[in-house]
Amino acid sequence: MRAKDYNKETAIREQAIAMIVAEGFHGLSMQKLAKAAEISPSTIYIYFDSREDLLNKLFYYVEDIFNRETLKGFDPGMGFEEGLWLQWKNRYRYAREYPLHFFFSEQFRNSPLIRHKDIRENQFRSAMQEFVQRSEQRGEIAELPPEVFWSLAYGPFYTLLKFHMGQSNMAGKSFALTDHKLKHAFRLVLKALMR
Amino acid sequence: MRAKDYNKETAIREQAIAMIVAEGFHGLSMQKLAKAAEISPSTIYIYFDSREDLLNKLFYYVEDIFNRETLKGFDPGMGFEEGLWLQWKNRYRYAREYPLHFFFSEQFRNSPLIRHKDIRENQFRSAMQEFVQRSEQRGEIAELPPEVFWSLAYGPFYTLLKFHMGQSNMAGKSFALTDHKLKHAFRLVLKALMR
DNA sequence: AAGATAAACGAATGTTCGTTCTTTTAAAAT
DNA sequence: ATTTTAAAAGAACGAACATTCGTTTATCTT
Repeated sequence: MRAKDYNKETAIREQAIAMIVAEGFHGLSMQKLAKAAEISPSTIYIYFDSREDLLNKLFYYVEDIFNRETLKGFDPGMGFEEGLWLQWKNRYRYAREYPLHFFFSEQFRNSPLIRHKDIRENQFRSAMQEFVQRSEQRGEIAELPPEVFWSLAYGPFYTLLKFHMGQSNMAGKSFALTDHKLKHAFRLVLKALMR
Repeated sequence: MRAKDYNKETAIREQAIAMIVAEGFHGLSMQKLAKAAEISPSTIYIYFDSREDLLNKLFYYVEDIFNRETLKGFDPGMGFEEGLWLQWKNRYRYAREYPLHFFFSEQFRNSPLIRHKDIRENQFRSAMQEFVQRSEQRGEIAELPPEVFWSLAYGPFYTLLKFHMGQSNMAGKSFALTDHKLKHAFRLVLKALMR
């Protein structure tokens, strides 16, 4: 029998992500996707059950890479300053290594549809929670309502990152996000959070 | 001659916004919109040139209300703490008074398409810029690269707001954003920004 | 080399899309 | 009261949509 060509599956995935980033995910048409991946429309359905299945799998695929990249070198037992800075650096590196993935995720973050339901990122979430909890117990940071903590710890980071990645821009100017600026913002966040 | 029924125009607008918030803006179909507004599809084209024209006008419409609401009681000459807090309060009130508008805007903020080009919010922008500039000159806050300032001043606010509005949620729990929590976050932001 | 099997194809399905055409209707102007 | 005008309607357009069907093709097993 003829074997599956898994290069085709990745080709489909990559092209789909690129297409969604370029035209919005409403602009993902199966027929255009087939054309971009240089295959027949029906071939897509060998690898994915449906358009919806494809979208879901894209989502999980992107999320898995994000989780893996973000946890690199991370240990929930780290000191707060070191740990949070590593998170910033990891997420920054991720956004630069996988810019299409980053835009893809941002597009869905405020979108009504796709799976705002399940939380299968248990390992990831619990690592993050443990890290914060331990930092609190050590007395490095004040005990805050979790959403207040998160807004402070990552809100500025993502706002800054989105400026940089040029999805938003202020008055037409695009901003180069230097490591220096990132560190600058980080120090201010620390100033807000640390006892 | 027969007069235009401008109730119809607003009906179209309201239904369109509701539809976009509910199903994503790819889900705005002219025929479904017509059905929802209880008019004929062709009637929409009396008030709007095309689907794209409708989307653009929706965008400007929402933006105008946002600008107006956000500038209420605001004066660029205000002290930094008072002025920024007023901005937070105004934006919070806006999001609660016009939740559909808020979701609508959030949906477009990370979307590739619509008008990431023009800046017609000149009056609004310049008021904000002047406010920050004066605060710096008065020595209330450190001079920061503008995007670093903005990430700190509003990043936490919007992150918090989105938690509250339930577009995102952490581990299935939804968070009630009390005035107390808002103020709490604000104090931390101040701690980061003020000299 | 022959047969089996599933990958891959391209055409075709029925549906929905945005938009336009033609006709009817209501209200303002005479 | 009649004429005029544009609003409003609803059917109809071709194009694009997600998906499926029947056939062909490539590769593995024997």
